[in-house]
Amino acid sequence: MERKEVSKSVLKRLPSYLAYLKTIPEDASPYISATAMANALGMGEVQVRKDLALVSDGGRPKIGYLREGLIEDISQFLGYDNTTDAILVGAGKLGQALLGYSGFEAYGLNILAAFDTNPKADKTVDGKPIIPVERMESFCRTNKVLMGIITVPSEHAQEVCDRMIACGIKAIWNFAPVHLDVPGNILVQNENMATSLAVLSMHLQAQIKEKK
Amino acid sequence: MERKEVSKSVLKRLPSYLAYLKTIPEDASPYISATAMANALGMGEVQVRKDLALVSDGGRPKIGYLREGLIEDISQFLGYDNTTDAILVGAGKLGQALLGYSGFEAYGLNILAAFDTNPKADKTVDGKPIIPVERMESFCRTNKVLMGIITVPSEHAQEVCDRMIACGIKAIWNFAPVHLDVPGNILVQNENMATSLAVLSMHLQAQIKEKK
DNA sequence: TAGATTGTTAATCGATTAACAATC
DNA sequence: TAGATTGTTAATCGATTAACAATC
Repeated sequence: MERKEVSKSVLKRLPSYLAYLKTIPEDASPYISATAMANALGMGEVQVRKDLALVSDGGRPKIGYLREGLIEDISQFLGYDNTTDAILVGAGKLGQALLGYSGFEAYGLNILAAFDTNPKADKTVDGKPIIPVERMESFCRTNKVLMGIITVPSEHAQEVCDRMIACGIKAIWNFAPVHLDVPGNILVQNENMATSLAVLSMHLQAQIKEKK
Repeated sequence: MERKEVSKSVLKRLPSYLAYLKTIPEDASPYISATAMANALGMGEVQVRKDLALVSDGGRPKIGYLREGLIEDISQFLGYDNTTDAILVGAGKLGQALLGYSGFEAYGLNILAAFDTNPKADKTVDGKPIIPVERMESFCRTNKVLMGIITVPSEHAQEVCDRMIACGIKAIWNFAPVHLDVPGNILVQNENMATSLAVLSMHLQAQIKEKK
Protein backbone atom coordinates (compact mmCIF):
# COMPACT_ATOMS: atom_id res chain seq x y z
CA MET A 1 0.00 0.00 0.00
CA GLU A 2 1.15 3.53 -0.56
CA ARG A 3 2.37 5.45 2.42
CA LYS A 4 -0.03 8.04 3.79
CA GLU A 5 0.71 11.07 5.90
CA VAL A 6 -0.41 10.59 9.47
CA SER A 7 -0.85 13.23 12.14
CA LYS A 8 1.08 13.10 15.38
CA SER A 9 -2.02 12.08 17.29
CA VAL A 10 -2.50 9.05 15.08
CA LEU A 11 1.18 8.21 15.23
CA LYS A 12 1.07 8.13 19.00
CA ARG A 13 -1.77 5.66 19.03
CA LEU A 14 -0.19 3.18 16.65
CA PRO A 15 2.20 1.65 19.20
CA SER A 16 -0.77 0.80 21.44
CA TYR A 17 -2.49 -1.10 18.68
CA LEU A 18 0.66 -2.97 17.95
CA ALA A 19 1.27 -3.84 21.59
CA TYR A 20 -2.29 -5.06 21.95
CA LEU A 21 -2.20 -7.16 18.79
CA LYS A 22 0.93 -8.87 20.02
CA THR A 23 -0.76 -9.95 23.22
CA ILE A 24 -3.37 -11.98 21.32
CA PRO A 25 -2.60 -15.71 21.51
CA GLU A 26 -1.33 -17.41 18.36
CA ASP A 27 -4.18 -19.90 18.36
CA ALA A 28 -6.95 -17.28 18.44
CA SER A 29 -8.86 -16.35 15.29
CA PRO A 30 -6.56 -14.89 12.66
CA TYR A 31 -9.00 -11.99 12.31
CA ILE A 32 -9.60 -9.09 14.65
CA SER A 33 -12.27 -6.40 14.38
CA ALA A 34 -11.77 -2.72 15.07
CA THR A 35 -14.65 -3.04 17.51
CA ALA A 36 -12.77 -5.63 19.56
CA MET A 37 -9.60 -3.57 19.59
CA ALA A 38 -11.46 -0.44 20.58
CA ASN A 39 -13.11 -2.22 23.49
CA ALA A 40 -9.87 -3.72 24.70
CA LEU A 41 -8.08 -0.39 24.63
CA GLY A 42 -10.96 1.75 25.85
CA MET A 43 -11.16 3.83 22.69
CA GLY A 44 -13.80 4.70 20.10
CA GLU A 45 -14.20 2.14 17.35
CA VAL A 46 -14.43 4.70 14.58
CA GLN A 47 -11.10 6.13 15.65
CA VAL A 48 -9.47 2.73 15.52
CA ARG A 49 -10.91 2.08 12.09
CA LYS A 50 -9.74 5.43 10.76
CA ASP A 51 -6.27 4.93 12.15
CA LEU A 52 -5.97 1.45 10.70
CA ALA A 53 -7.15 2.70 7.32
CA LEU A 54 -4.05 4.90 7.20
CA VAL A 55 -1.52 2.12 7.68
CA SER A 56 -3.11 -1.09 6.46
CA ASP A 57 -4.81 -2.02 3.25
CA GLY A 58 -8.12 -2.57 4.90
CA GLY A 59 -10.24 -5.15 6.56
CA ARG A 60 -13.18 -7.16 5.39
CA PRO A 61 -16.72 -6.27 6.41
CA LYS A 62 -18.16 -8.72 8.90
CA ILE A 63 -14.74 -10.37 9.33
CA GLY A 64 -12.30 -7.71 10.45
CA TYR A 65 -8.60 -7.32 9.81
CA LEU A 66 -6.04 -10.06 9.40
CA ARG A 67 -4.12 -9.89 12.66
CA GLU A 68 -0.72 -10.89 11.32
CA GLY A 69 -1.11 -8.44 8.47
CA LEU A 70 -1.87 -5.59 10.83
CA ILE A 71 1.13 -6.36 13.01
CA GLU A 72 3.32 -6.39 9.94
CA ASP A 73 1.82 -3.17 8.53
CA ILE A 74 2.08 -1.18 11.74
CA SER A 75 5.60 -2.43 12.52
CA GLN A 76 6.72 -1.48 9.07
CA PHE A 77 5.01 1.88 9.19
CA LEU A 78 6.70 2.70 12.48
CA GLY A 79 10.04 1.60 11.13
CA TYR A 80 10.49 -1.15 13.71
CA ASP A 81 11.76 -3.44 11.00
CA ASN A 82 14.90 -1.54 10.18
CA THR A 83 16.95 -0.72 13.26
CA THR A 84 18.11 2.75 14.13
CA ASP A 85 21.49 3.27 15.76
CA ALA A 86 21.65 5.78 18.58
CA ILE A 87 24.10 7.14 21.10
CA LEU A 88 23.36 8.26 24.63
CA VAL A 89 25.04 11.11 26.47
CA GLY A 90 25.06 11.17 30.26
CA ALA A 91 25.87 7.85 31.91
CA GLY A 92 24.21 8.60 35.24
CA LYS A 93 21.57 6.38 36.77
CA LEU A 94 18.89 7.01 34.20
CA GLY A 95 21.40 6.84 31.35
CA GLN A 96 22.72 3.49 32.49
CA ALA A 97 19.23 2.15 32.98
CA LEU A 98 18.31 3.03 29.41
CA LEU A 99 21.61 1.70 28.12
CA GLY A 100 20.96 -1.63 29.77
CA TYR A 101 17.30 -1.85 28.83
CA SER A 102 16.91 -4.63 26.31
CA GLY A 103 13.31 -3.78 25.45
CA PHE A 104 14.25 -1.12 22.92
CA GLU A 105 15.36 -3.70 20.40
CA ALA A 106 11.74 -4.57 19.75
CA TYR A 107 11.26 -0.99 18.59
CA GLY A 108 14.21 -1.10 16.27
CA LEU A 109 16.36 1.04 18.52
CA ASN A 110 19.95 0.06 19.08
CA ILE A 111 21.99 2.13 21.52
CA LEU A 112 25.57 1.69 20.43
CA ALA A 113 27.38 3.43 23.26
CA ALA A 114 27.12 5.98 26.04
CA PHE A 115 29.25 9.09 26.42
CA ASP A 116 30.19 10.85 29.62
CA THR A 117 32.62 13.54 30.67
CA ASN A 118 34.03 11.34 33.36
CA PRO A 119 33.61 7.69 32.46
CA LYS A 120 34.91 4.98 34.71
CA ALA A 121 37.78 3.34 32.84
CA ASP A 122 36.72 0.48 30.63
CA LYS A 123 33.31 0.34 32.17
CA THR A 124 30.59 -1.25 30.08
CA VAL A 125 26.89 -1.72 30.72
CA ASP A 126 25.54 -4.90 29.18
CA GLY A 127 28.46 -4.96 26.84
CA LYS A 128 27.98 -1.37 25.73
CA PRO A 129 30.91 0.94 26.28
CA ILE A 130 30.95 4.24 28.15
CA ILE A 131 33.26 6.56 26.27
CA PRO A 132 34.68 10.04 26.97
CA VAL A 133 32.64 12.75 25.22
CA GLU A 134 35.68 13.93 23.32
CA ARG A 135 35.34 10.92 21.09
CA MET A 136 31.69 11.50 20.34
CA GLU A 137 32.09 13.26 17.01
CA SER A 138 34.37 10.70 15.42
CA PHE A 139 32.20 7.88 16.76
CA CYS A 140 29.04 9.36 15.26
CA ARG A 141 30.69 10.02 11.92
CA THR A 142 32.10 6.54 11.55
CA ASN A 143 28.89 4.88 12.65
CA LYS A 144 26.58 7.32 10.83
CA VAL A 145 24.50 7.83 13.97
CA LEU A 146 21.30 9.83 13.44
CA MET A 147 19.69 9.61 16.86
CA GLY A 148 20.90 10.95 20.20
CA ILE A 149 19.55 10.42 23.69
CA ILE A 150 20.16 13.11 26.30
CA THR A 151 20.29 12.04 29.94
CA VAL A 152 22.53 14.73 31.37
CA PRO A 153 21.46 17.28 34.01
CA SER A 154 19.41 20.21 32.69
CA GLU A 155 22.32 22.65 32.86
CA HIS A 156 24.28 20.73 30.25
CA ALA A 157 21.46 19.61 28.01
CA GLN A 158 21.63 22.47 25.49
CA GLU A 159 25.38 22.15 25.19
CA VAL A 160 25.12 18.39 24.57
CA CYS A 161 22.29 19.01 22.13
CA ASP A 162 24.38 21.47 20.08
CA ARG A 163 27.22 19.04 20.03
CA MET A 164 24.98 16.23 18.82
CA ILE A 165 23.74 18.37 15.97
CA ALA A 166 27.33 19.16 15.06
CA CYS A 167 27.89 15.39 14.89
CA GLY A 168 25.19 15.04 12.27
CA ILE A 169 22.40 13.82 14.56
CA LYS A 170 18.90 14.56 13.28
CA ALA A 171 16.59 13.30 16.04
CA ILE A 172 17.02 13.87 19.76
CA TRP A 173 15.30 12.10 22.61
CA ASN A 174 15.56 14.49 25.51
CA PHE A 175 15.15 13.30 29.10
CA ALA A 176 16.33 16.57 30.64
CA PRO A 177 13.43 18.75 31.76
CA VAL A 178 14.40 21.78 29.70
CA HIS A 179 13.44 23.25 26.35
CA LEU A 180 16.11 22.74 23.72
CA ASP A 181 16.67 25.24 20.93
CA VAL A 182 17.28 23.50 17.63
CA PRO A 183 17.18 24.29 13.90
CA GLY A 184 13.99 23.41 12.06
CA ASN A 185 15.20 20.18 10.49
CA ILE A 186 16.08 18.60 13.84
CA LEU A 187 13.39 16.86 15.87
CA VAL A 188 13.40 16.96 19.65
CA GLN A 189 11.13 14.55 21.47
CA ASN A 190 10.86 15.44 25.12
CA GLU A 191 10.37 12.60 27.54
CA ASN A 192 9.16 14.94 30.15
CA MET A 193 8.49 13.26 33.44
CA ALA A 194 7.42 16.59 34.91
CA THR A 195 4.55 16.65 32.44
CA SER A 196 3.35 13.21 33.46
CA LEU A 197 3.67 14.08 37.10
CA ALA A 198 1.62 17.22 36.56
CA VAL A 199 -1.23 15.20 35.15
CA LEU A 200 -1.01 12.69 37.97
CA SER A 201 -0.87 15.12 40.83
CA MET A 202 -3.69 17.17 39.37
CA HIS A 203 -5.83 14.05 39.49
CA LEU A 204 -4.87 13.37 43.09
CA GLN A 205 -5.63 16.90 44.15
CA ALA A 206 -9.06 16.64 42.57
CA GLN A 207 -9.63 13.32 44.36
CA ILE A 208 -8.63 14.69 47.72
CA LYS A 209 -10.76 17.76 47.27
CA GLU A 210 -13.76 15.63 46.32
CA LYS A 211 -13.44 13.56 49.44
CA LYS A 212 -13.65 16.56 51.74
CA MET B 1 -6.97 33.67 43.03
CA GLU B 2 -9.73 31.15 42.57
CA ARG B 3 -8.82 27.88 41.02
CA LYS B 4 -9.85 27.44 37.40
CA GLU B 5 -10.35 24.26 35.43
CA VAL B 6 -7.56 23.68 32.95
CA SER B 7 -7.51 21.27 30.04
CA LYS B 8 -4.92 18.56 29.78
CA SER B 9 -3.13 20.40 27.00
CA VAL B 10 -2.67 23.45 29.19
CA LEU B 11 -1.62 21.31 32.13
CA LYS B 12 1.13 19.73 30.09
CA ARG B 13 2.57 23.08 29.16
CA LEU B 14 2.73 24.46 32.67
CA PRO B 15 5.83 22.52 33.73
CA SER B 16 7.75 24.03 30.80
CA TYR B 17 6.92 27.54 31.88
CA LEU B 18 7.98 26.75 35.39
CA ALA B 19 11.26 25.17 34.29
CA TYR B 20 12.02 28.15 32.10
CA LEU B 21 11.22 30.71 34.77
CA LYS B 22 13.56 28.97 37.16
CA THR B 23 16.46 29.30 34.74
CA ILE B 24 16.24 33.10 34.78
CA PRO B 25 19.03 34.59 36.91
CA GLU B 26 18.06 36.10 40.26
CA ASP B 27 19.52 39.48 39.37
CA ALA B 28 17.50 39.86 36.14
CA SER B 29 14.43 42.09 36.03
CA PRO B 30 11.73 40.86 38.39
CA TYR B 31 9.27 41.07 35.51
CA ILE B 32 8.90 38.77 32.54
CA SER B 33 6.60 39.20 29.54
CA ALA B 34 4.59 36.47 27.87
CA THR B 35 6.30 37.54 24.66
CA ALA B 36 9.72 36.80 26.09
CA MET B 37 8.61 33.42 27.43
CA ALA B 38 7.00 32.49 24.14
CA ASN B 39 10.16 33.32 22.22
CA ALA B 40 12.37 31.40 24.61
CA LEU B 41 10.19 28.30 24.41
CA GLY B 42 9.30 28.54 20.74
CA MET B 43 5.58 28.94 21.33
CA GLY B 44 2.86 31.41 20.42
CA GLU B 45 2.64 34.39 22.73
CA VAL B 46 -1.14 34.35 22.87
CA GLN B 47 -1.05 30.78 24.04
CA VAL B 48 1.36 31.61 26.82
CA ARG B 49 -0.79 34.53 27.90
CA LYS B 50 -3.94 32.44 27.91
CA ASP B 51 -2.28 29.69 29.89
CA LEU B 52 -0.89 32.11 32.45
CA ALA B 53 -4.29 33.75 32.82
CA LEU B 54 -5.60 30.42 34.12
CA VAL B 55 -3.12 30.04 36.94
CA SER B 56 -1.92 33.51 37.89
CA ASP B 57 -3.73 36.66 38.79
CA GLY B 58 -2.45 38.49 35.80
CA GLY B 59 0.32 40.66 34.56
CA ARG B 60 0.58 44.39 33.97
CA PRO B 61 0.38 45.85 30.48
CA LYS B 62 3.72 47.06 29.22
CA ILE B 63 5.47 45.46 32.19
CA GLY B 64 4.69 41.77 32.18
CA TYR B 65 4.28 39.29 35.01
CA LEU B 66 6.12 39.25 38.30
CA ARG B 67 8.53 36.37 37.88
CA GLU B 68 8.56 35.20 41.48
CA GLY B 69 4.81 35.37 41.60
CA LEU B 70 4.45 33.21 38.51
CA ILE B 71 6.81 30.58 39.87
CA GLU B 72 4.84 30.50 43.08
CA ASP B 73 1.47 30.34 41.30
CA ILE B 74 2.42 27.58 38.87
CA SER B 75 4.16 25.51 41.56
CA GLN B 76 1.13 25.76 43.76
CA PHE B 77 -1.25 25.00 40.94
CA LEU B 78 0.70 21.87 40.03
CA GLY B 79 0.81 20.79 43.63
CA TYR B 80 4.59 20.89 43.85
CA ASP B 81 4.35 22.53 47.23
CA ASN B 82 2.74 19.65 49.06
CA THR B 83 4.54 16.38 48.54
CA THR B 84 2.86 13.23 47.33
CA ASP B 85 3.97 9.87 48.65
CA ALA B 86 4.28 7.07 46.15
CA ILE B 87 5.37 3.47 45.97
CA LEU B 88 7.07 1.73 43.08
CA VAL B 89 6.59 -1.88 42.03
CA GLY B 90 9.27 -3.64 40.04
CA ALA B 91 12.82 -3.07 41.25
CA GLY B 92 14.54 -3.86 37.98
CA LYS B 93 16.94 -1.49 36.28
CA LEU B 94 14.41 1.17 35.42
CA GLY B 95 12.70 0.84 38.80
CA GLN B 96 15.95 1.30 40.67
CA ALA B 97 16.92 4.24 38.50
CA LEU B 98 13.66 5.99 39.33
CA LEU B 99 13.94 5.04 42.99
CA GLY B 100 17.37 6.62 43.18
CA TYR B 101 16.54 9.70 41.12
CA SER B 102 16.57 12.68 43.42
CA GLY B 103 15.06 15.07 40.91
CA PHE B 104 11.49 14.09 41.70
CA GLU B 105 11.57 15.92 45.01
CA ALA B 106 11.39 19.20 43.13
CA TYR B 107 8.03 18.05 41.77
CA GLY B 108 6.71 17.11 45.17
CA LEU B 109 7.04 13.40 44.54
CA ASN B 110 8.43 11.23 47.28
CA ILE B 111 8.94 7.55 46.52
CA LEU B 112 8.77 5.82 49.87
CA ALA B 113 9.77 2.30 48.88
CA ALA B 114 9.98 -0.21 46.07
CA PHE B 115 8.33 -3.61 46.00
CA ASP B 116 9.49 -6.70 44.20
CA THR B 117 8.61 -10.38 44.17
CA ASN B 118 12.18 -11.34 44.78
CA PRO B 119 14.01 -8.56 46.62
CA LYS B 120 17.60 -8.94 47.62
CA ALA B 121 17.61 -9.18 51.38
CA ASP B 122 17.88 -5.84 53.12
CA LYS B 123 18.79 -4.10 49.94
CA THR B 124 18.16 -0.37 49.77
CA VAL B 125 18.64 2.17 46.99
CA ASP B 126 19.60 5.58 48.26
CA GLY B 127 18.20 4.68 51.63
CA LYS B 128 14.91 3.49 50.21
CA PRO B 129 13.97 -0.10 50.98
CA ILE B 130 13.04 -2.82 48.53
CA ILE B 131 10.30 -4.88 50.13
CA PRO B 132 8.53 -8.15 49.18
CA VAL B 133 5.23 -7.46 47.40
CA GLU B 134 3.31 -9.36 50.07
CA ARG B 135 3.75 -6.40 52.37
CA MET B 136 2.49 -3.88 49.86
CA GLU B 137 -1.06 -3.62 51.10
CA SER B 138 -0.24 -3.03 54.74
CA PHE B 139 2.46 -0.55 53.74
CA CYS B 140 0.08 1.46 51.59
CA ARG B 141 -2.63 1.50 54.22
CA THR B 142 -0.38 2.65 57.02
CA ASN B 143 1.28 5.29 54.88
CA LYS B 144 -1.90 6.34 53.07
CA VAL B 145 -0.19 6.04 49.71
CA LEU B 146 -2.23 7.36 46.77
CA MET B 147 0.23 7.03 43.91
CA GLY B 148 1.83 3.95 42.42
CA ILE B 149 4.58 3.58 39.85
CA ILE B 150 4.65 0.45 37.71
CA THR B 151 8.03 -0.69 36.37
CA VAL B 152 7.40 -4.41 36.01
CA PRO B 153 7.44 -6.31 32.68
CA SER B 154 4.29 -5.95 30.58
CA GLU B 155 2.97 -9.41 31.46
CA HIS B 156 2.59 -8.48 35.11
CA ALA B 157 1.50 -4.89 34.77
CA GLN B 158 -2.26 -5.47 34.92
CA GLU B 159 -1.93 -7.74 37.92
CA VAL B 160 0.20 -5.16 39.77
CA CYS B 161 -2.22 -2.46 38.74
CA ASP B 162 -5.21 -4.33 40.18
CA ARG B 163 -3.32 -4.90 43.38
CA MET B 164 -2.46 -1.23 43.68
CA ILE B 165 -6.09 -0.28 43.31
CA ALA B 166 -6.98 -2.79 46.02
CA CYS B 167 -4.44 -0.97 48.21
CA GLY B 168 -6.33 2.30 47.81
CA ILE B 169 -4.09 3.84 45.16
CA LYS B 170 -5.82 6.43 42.96
CA ALA B 171 -3.17 7.47 40.43
CA ILE B 172 -0.85 5.16 38.53
CA TRP B 173 2.26 6.05 36.60
CA ASN B 174 2.72 3.21 34.15
CA PHE B 175 6.08 2.53 32.54
CA ALA B 176 5.04 -0.83 31.10
CA PRO B 177 4.09 -0.57 27.43
CA VAL B 178 0.58 -2.00 27.84
CA HIS B 179 -2.89 -0.65 28.23
CA LEU B 180 -4.20 -1.01 31.77
CA ASP B 181 -7.87 -1.52 32.50
CA VAL B 182 -9.00 0.52 35.46
CA PRO B 183 -12.24 1.85 36.97
CA GLY B 184 -13.24 5.38 36.04
CA ASN B 185 -12.03 7.07 39.21
CA ILE B 186 -8.47 5.84 38.81
CA LEU B 187 -6.04 7.74 36.61
CA VAL B 188 -3.39 5.97 34.58
CA GLN B 189 -0.62 8.05 33.09
CA ASN B 190 1.37 6.08 30.57
CA GLU B 191 5.02 6.93 30.24
CA ASN B 192 5.16 5.28 26.93
CA MET B 193 8.62 5.18 25.48
CA ALA B 194 7.27 3.37 22.43
CA THR B 195 5.21 6.44 21.63
CA SER B 196 8.21 8.74 21.79
CA LEU B 197 10.24 6.37 19.71
CA ALA B 198 7.51 6.25 17.10
CA VAL B 199 7.64 10.02 16.71
CA LEU B 200 11.41 9.99 16.52
CA SER B 201 11.80 7.21 14.00
CA MET B 202 9.09 8.67 11.81
CA HIS B 203 11.12 11.86 11.63
CA LEU B 204 14.28 9.96 10.75
CA GLN B 205 12.55 8.00 8.03
CA ALA B 206 11.26 11.23 6.52
CA GLN B 207 14.78 12.69 6.67
CA ILE B 208 16.36 9.69 5.01
CA LYS B 209 13.72 9.64 2.29
CA GLU B 210 14.23 13.33 1.61
CA LYS B 211 17.93 12.84 1.14
CA LYS B 212 17.48 10.27 -1.58
C1' DT C 1 1.77 60.82 24.24
C1' DA C 2 3.18 56.50 21.84
C1' DG C 3 4.04 51.96 22.11
C1' DA C 4 4.53 47.65 24.43
C1' DT C 5 2.01 44.58 26.59
C1' DT C 6 -2.14 42.34 28.64
C1' DG C 7 -6.55 40.14 28.14
C1' DT C 8 -10.79 39.10 25.52
C1' DT C 9 -13.72 38.05 21.71
C1' DA C 10 -14.11 36.00 17.17
C1' DA C 11 -12.26 33.05 13.45
C1' DT C 12 -9.74 29.13 12.11
C1' DC C 13 -7.99 24.81 12.29
C1' DG C 14 -7.63 19.99 13.30
C1' DA C 15 -9.16 16.04 15.49
C1' DT C 16 -12.86 13.30 17.20
C1' DT C 17 -17.37 11.59 16.93
C1' DA C 18 -21.76 10.62 14.73
C1' DA C 19 -24.49 9.12 10.87
C1' DC C 20 -24.88 6.37 7.07
C1' DA C 21 -23.95 3.81 2.94
C1' DA C 22 -21.34 -0.28 1.18
C1' DT C 23 -20.08 -5.03 1.65
C1' DC C 24 -19.68 -9.78 2.64
C1' DT D 1 -31.29 -12.85 3.65
C1' DA D 2 -29.98 -10.36 7.95
C1' DG D 3 -26.61 -8.50 10.56
C1' DA D 4 -21.92 -7.47 11.69
C1' DT D 5 -18.48 -4.93 10.20
C1' DT D 6 -15.88 -1.70 7.17
C1' DG D 7 -15.13 2.79 5.28
C1' DT D 8 -16.70 7.48 4.10
C1' DT D 9 -19.00 11.82 4.49
C1' DA D 10 -20.87 15.28 7.58
C1' DA D 11 -21.34 17.33 12.21
C1' DT D 12 -19.37 18.44 16.48
C1' DC D 13 -16.09 19.56 19.59
C1' DG D 14 -11.98 21.57 21.50
C1' DA D 15 -7.83 23.89 21.04
C1' DT D 16 -5.06 27.23 18.71
C1' DT D 17 -4.51 31.44 16.40
C1' DA D 18 -5.84 36.01 14.84
C1' DA D 19 -7.82 40.49 15.60
C1' DC D 20 -8.68 44.03 18.59
C1' DA D 21 -9.75 46.71 22.59
C1' DA D 22 -7.91 48.05 27.22
C1' DT D 23 -4.14 49.68 29.95
C1' DC D 24 -0.10 51.63 31.87
